[in-house]
Amino acid sequence: MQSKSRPSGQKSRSFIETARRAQIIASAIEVIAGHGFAKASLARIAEHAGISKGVISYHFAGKDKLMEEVVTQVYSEIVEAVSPMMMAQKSATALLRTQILGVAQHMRGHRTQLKALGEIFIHLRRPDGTPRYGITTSEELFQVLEHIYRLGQRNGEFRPFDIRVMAITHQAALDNMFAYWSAFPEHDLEAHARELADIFEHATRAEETPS
Amino acid sequence: MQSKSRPSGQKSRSFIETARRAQIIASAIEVIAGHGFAKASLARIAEHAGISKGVISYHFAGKDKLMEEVVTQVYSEIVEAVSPMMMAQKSATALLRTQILGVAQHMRGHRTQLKALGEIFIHLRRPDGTPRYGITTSEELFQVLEHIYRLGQRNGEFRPFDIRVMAITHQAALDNMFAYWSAFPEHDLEAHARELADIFEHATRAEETPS
DNA sequence: CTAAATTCTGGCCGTGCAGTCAAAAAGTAG
DNA sequence: CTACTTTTTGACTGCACGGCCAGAATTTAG
Repeated sequence: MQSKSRPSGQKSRSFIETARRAQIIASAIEVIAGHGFAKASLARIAEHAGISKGVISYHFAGKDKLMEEVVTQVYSEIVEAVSPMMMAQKSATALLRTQILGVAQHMRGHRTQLKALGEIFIHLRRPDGTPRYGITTSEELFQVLEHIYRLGQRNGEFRPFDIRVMAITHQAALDNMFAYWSAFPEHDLEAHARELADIFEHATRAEETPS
Repeated sequence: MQSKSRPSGQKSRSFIETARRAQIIASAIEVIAGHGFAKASLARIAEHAGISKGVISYHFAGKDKLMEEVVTQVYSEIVEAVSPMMMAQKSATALLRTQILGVAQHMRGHRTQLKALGEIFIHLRRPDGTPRYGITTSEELFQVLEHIYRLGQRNGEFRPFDIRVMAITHQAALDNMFAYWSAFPEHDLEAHARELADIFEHATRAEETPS
């Protein structure tokens, strides 16, 4: 026999439930972005949404599940935005630049979401202490980067280097852009992204073959 | 009238107090590295040190002060270890490589300290939510990197690029090495560092001037 | 030795947290 | 209106935390 509360995970959701869930996720994003992950308690999120705390428990199995859905939503928005731009590129060099600039461009219109994403990336851990949602463990993004670098080396566009270290470094640079760009209030995100694209272009490109 | 407990900050410290403080700092490092920053409560640190919780309050003005001293100690150990190697270098290119390899070499013998440092860097915030000890406010290390890059550009060894973005990226790569290299057990730290040095050498070096 | 200063103990307090629940309210259908 | 389901409320539980402190233990000074 099922517990009375909490709609099951599989059944189709009523309109009102879908709306509530979206509202709660939106509030979570705003609270995390505004007050930091540590201060984003269920009570605060509920207050920001103008509902009582129990409602969150009613609609989400727990705080972790809520955060998971926040990440999933924001992350899929990024992929959705950047993937089409990348499809159009032919060379690995262009792919590399498009990936970095695409992420930055999407961020520009979604500061709040991405601030929250960075907060969650940095703070949420598994019980064993390893990062839970950080991109270093997100195979999806890692595979995209590996693909770019592998392609570049196959084409001879890129010099030989350790693909894993390069991809990790690339991810770290993006993470850093996520996590800390708001700490430089005078800093221009797109300029940062362009510089980053330059840095990785220089870091990867094949040596000049003299004649 | 002074509070009865807590030796003042300025007086010279007795042997026993110095020893206790060192013991507490060491325990804090081990607990943070082992369980993560979030789980490093005063109670856990005290238990690990085999003393009662009150002792920590007696010797340190508060948890933040304790963390501050942990950071100061570990950080100064790194600088102490790497600075002499850097002194011996003449070119910016050599400085760059020495900085990365020196940090990695020091890390090799101080895994616990550096895991703890990374944890604190990532998690400790000011009340307003901005990072407290991260690279964005740690001017010391940032200035070292800025110095290297500025020197390289002045010498014409390095191409023109945004020094701040390059330094941030450099720092992110090091942070990443701090934070995650243990997640790849098969991975050789020194090989990672050599690759990293290569990456930044390629990223920074001046374009070939064809005679 | 005694007296005073230093150091330590262990329990207590208030706070904030995630999650629970009985009951109230709102919505829906006949 | 009535009977039923879905949704919401807000008080409550139990827990972990940082900080506090009266008094005990220990060390030092005279």
